[in-house]
Amino acid sequence: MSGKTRALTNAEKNQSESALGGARLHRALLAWFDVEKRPLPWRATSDPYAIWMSEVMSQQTRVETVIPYYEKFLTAYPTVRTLAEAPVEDVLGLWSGLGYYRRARMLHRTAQEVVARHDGAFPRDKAALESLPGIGPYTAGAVASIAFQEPASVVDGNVVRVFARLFNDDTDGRAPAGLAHFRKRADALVSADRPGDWNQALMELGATVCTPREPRCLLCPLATVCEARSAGTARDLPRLTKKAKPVAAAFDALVVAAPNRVLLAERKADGLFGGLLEPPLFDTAPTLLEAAQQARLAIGDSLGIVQHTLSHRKLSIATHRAVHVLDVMPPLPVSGAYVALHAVEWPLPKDTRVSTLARKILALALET
DNA sequence: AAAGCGGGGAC
DNA sequence: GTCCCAGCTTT
Repeated sequence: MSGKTRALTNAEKNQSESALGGARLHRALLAWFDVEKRPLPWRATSDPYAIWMSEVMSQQTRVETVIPYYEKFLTAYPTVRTLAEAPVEDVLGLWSGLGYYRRARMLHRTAQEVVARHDGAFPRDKAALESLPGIGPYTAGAVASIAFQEPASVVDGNVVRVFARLFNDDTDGRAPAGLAHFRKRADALVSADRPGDWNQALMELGATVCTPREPRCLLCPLATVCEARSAGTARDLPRLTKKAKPVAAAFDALVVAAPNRVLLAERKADGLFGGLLEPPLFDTAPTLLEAAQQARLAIGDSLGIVQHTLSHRKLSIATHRAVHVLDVMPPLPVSGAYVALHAVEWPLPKDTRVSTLARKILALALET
């Protein structure tokens, strides 16, 4: 209540200051960025395709995690055309382990659209970029500003945190309305001269100095003008509504093995782990037993429970093993979540399209 | 507005 | 264990 009133007051005050304070802010932050920026691989290119690739991979994912995937993809698919022409199965395989697999499917679709509808050249403005699959307000602003020097703003988790502290603004940074509020702040402050560097500098500051738990204010180029620092509220900002806790769910996995192969089920293209391969999961033990009986598979006791937590589910997978020649596919009745069964080489070929969860299940069943 | 959608690093 | 990360899409 009182917090909201205070936030609005700050917002109004800062808008009146921004015309005067903007230039100083830009000088201080950009000078810091010029010296302190990390040498990330996508900072050595101006290719919109490469910039876009790095931004999609970076959605909800730490920069250090992204780097090896970025290198792999640029080597395998150096141009948007090579990506567009690749089988989506291969794209999912290179993406294996990075998570949020819908991003890979949309990456592929967008590459095909850019080739088919834009003759292989990315749209140069934020609005047109935002109409492509998997490109929302953040990614469109990032590509437009970094690759095309459009004075478009970006708001990610870092920018919310930096602005919330800089302006001592306790607007909820996770609610849609709060995000819109911070986008207005970002629009008002984006640099006309160096929009791409300005956006990256805000994010770099959030990632390396203005960190969530213990901000390193002594190293901050904006400490002298930071309102949360003078108010002593930096550690309590930004205000973020709690996320729902992952819900527990249990399944039984069946690993059917031959000497050099393993049976994997292909999930339908959309939804959880869409398009990936995995040992078939059954929603209850009786379902597993009945399926095994129909396929004339003798299954042993559970080898153990694989625990795997996603953003919205806390999974417990009781893992079982059976042996079959796999020269002919056993008639295993699986759930509607699967569209096909495959006998896959074991150990798995490099870049097989499986989740980290599937790798955990296979490791328990076949490497112990 | 809320939920679905991965995995891992930092504390 | 908790938090959250260079978010987007669907309901």
